[in-house]
Amino acid sequence: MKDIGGKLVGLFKEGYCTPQVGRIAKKLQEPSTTIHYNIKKLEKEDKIKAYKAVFNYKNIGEGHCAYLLANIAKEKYGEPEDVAQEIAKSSDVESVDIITGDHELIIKLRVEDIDAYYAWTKMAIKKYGFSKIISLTSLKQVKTEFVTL
Amino acid sequence: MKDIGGKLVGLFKEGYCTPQVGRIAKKLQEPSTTIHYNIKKLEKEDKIKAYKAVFNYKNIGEGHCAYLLANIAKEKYGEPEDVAQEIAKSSDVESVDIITGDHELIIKLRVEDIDAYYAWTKMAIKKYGFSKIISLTSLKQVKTEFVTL
DNA sequence: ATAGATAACTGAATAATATTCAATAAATAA
DNA sequence: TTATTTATTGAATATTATTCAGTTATCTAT
Repeated sequence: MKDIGGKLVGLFKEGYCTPQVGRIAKKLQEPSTTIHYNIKKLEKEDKIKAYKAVFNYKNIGEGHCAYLLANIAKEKYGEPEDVAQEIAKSSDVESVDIITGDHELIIKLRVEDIDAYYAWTKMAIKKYGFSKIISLTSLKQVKTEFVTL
Repeated sequence: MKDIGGKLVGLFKEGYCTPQVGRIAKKLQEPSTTIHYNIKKLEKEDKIKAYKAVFNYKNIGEGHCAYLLANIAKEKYGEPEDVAQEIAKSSDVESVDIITGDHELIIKLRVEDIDAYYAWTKMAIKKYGFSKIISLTSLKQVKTEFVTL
């Protein structure tokens, strides 16, 4: 048993995909060389960051999704931006933003279940000094990463 | 002038990409036929929804990102789920979730600037009957769609 | 308005890559 | 154990992306 599927999920979260030049050419009714040229241009202009997969998160065992609004105890744990960078490293974290309003950070989290979620927040409070946490648990994900589920 | 770039952005938001079997095979040190088999398996099991691009949103003219917490006047506009489906159709909307807490919906929005953002919310209030809106504007996007920016 | 320069487009040839197939091995069920 | 399904793999094939060179269009400065 090699668990190649699991490894693939990890790789596909951030990349390891590539555009389908031919299919796009057909769709847009343009020569594939023209499409190719324009894709390379987008990449050169730094408009495209990565090509990746979007998952049916329930089916890969990451069915529990929640948004977390939090503040950080600066004195102890450093600037929000640095903490955000640290949080971003976790593969359970889909997104991290520094925001306006009562809270400093909004984190979108994907974990297996509510237990894993509780464990994550407990860890985060300890590790990053979160306070004033508000949890918005997703009851239904209608659209994600521009893909309608 | 054909604006192929713009069309590509539209297509890449939701798909028109494909896995790089060979590169993955090299990375995981497995035969590319084995990788191919396992990818097809993930697709058959409905674990993968799409292959798509992630953008440097500033560089494609969608630099303004915000999270919107909102409620809907049910009597007039129908159930949250139906409204959410409707909202999801907009290409400015990265995600829509029905959530727990004081608000029914959280919407992640990507538009050009604060003016476009204002226009969107104004439209949404009118069209969907939003109330109790809270706007969380992203000051810095550290990670998006599992990709660190 | 026009010449010169740069950027965008394209077809034909080539290179790279994915996919199929058939055979084997491993895991699971009876 | 034995039968059955699932997973792995190499060799052959099919598909697809990429390069290149020529053309056309767009932009810039006079």
